[in-house]
Amino acid sequence: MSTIALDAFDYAILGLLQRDNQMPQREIATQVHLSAPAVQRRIRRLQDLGVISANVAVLNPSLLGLPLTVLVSVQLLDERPQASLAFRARVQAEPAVQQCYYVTGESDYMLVITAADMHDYQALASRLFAADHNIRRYTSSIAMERIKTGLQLALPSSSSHNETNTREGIQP
Amino acid sequence: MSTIALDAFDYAILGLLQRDNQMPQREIATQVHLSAPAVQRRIRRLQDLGVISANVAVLNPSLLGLPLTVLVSVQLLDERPQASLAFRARVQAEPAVQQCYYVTGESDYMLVITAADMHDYQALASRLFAADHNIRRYTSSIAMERIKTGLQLALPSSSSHNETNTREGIQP
DNA sequence: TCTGAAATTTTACATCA
DNA sequence: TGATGTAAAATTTCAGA
Repeated sequence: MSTIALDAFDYAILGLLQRDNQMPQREIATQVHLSAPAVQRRIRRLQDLGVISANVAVLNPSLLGLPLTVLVSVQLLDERPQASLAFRARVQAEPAVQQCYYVTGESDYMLVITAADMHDYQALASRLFAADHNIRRYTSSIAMERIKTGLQLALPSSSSHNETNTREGIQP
Repeated sequence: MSTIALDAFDYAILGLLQRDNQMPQREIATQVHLSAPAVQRRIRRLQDLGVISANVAVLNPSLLGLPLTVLVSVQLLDERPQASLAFRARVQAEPAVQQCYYVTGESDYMLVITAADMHDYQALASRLFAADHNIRRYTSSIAMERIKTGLQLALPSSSSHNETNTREGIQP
């Protein structure tokens, strides 16, 4: 429950790493006005704290034969958490499901799915939704354009936004 | 327009890199049964082709004081592409907007937004939506739980799924 | 594919606040 | 005590043959 204290150096480093985590520490060091070992120690700490949760290569879906992005909203019959455990497990196990949120409002789940084509998606949808007796209905929207994709977060003192923002990191 | 040909080695390498792109090439080499220089050549090629579009650190929103994820569906008045250029520009410029898709169906845009709290989100929403005269309505859903997040793609011969899938990469 | 050179990451240690 | 910077050691990446 201890509050994580991050300073401007940490935010600056995070801002660079979430754009390109292969930038040499030496270059990061010069950009944030610190020495390379200091940068190294901070990065390790941020990883240990879980602030940096992963280091990954971002792949281009179209070039990998997965040009179709589908957004699906799902409504359940029985909204009690226990009733949708099976559904969640299936979602977790299915690599085509990139993202899944449990949301308030009219629908219960929102999913982002990647597929090769409509035939592929239909097979996936029937496997994922149609077979589930606890699913009242699901609505598929085809993404005609990906205006913005990524997981980049808005950090306090990077990229000239949020100048007056002094919020603190908090507990898990 | 030339078709990109990727073989099982490429997929195996991509499968590893999209989990952890800091794994040494030497270790990748042993895992995919190739020599380290061969792995290096392939990674460079995949980057040049754009199959690997970025190498990034994934940050934990909650630990950075952004525990709120909001999914927003937006409906426009004038659906002609030209009419929403200003909206798109604002979305691109706003770091709180993580993702934005132009979709078919009832709503026109779907956004994934990260915020510190409801107050923050309301300020953002009024700046992003309320001020826009071309927006008919927007519906916000709070993500109570992030079941699955990430951009990991399902690759042909990795992680024991899609055994019978032999699709090919295609043009940009 | 293998070997050596260049670069980077990592450690050790002295210094400052 | 905790964090930083300098310098040296260990890996890793990269370019030859």
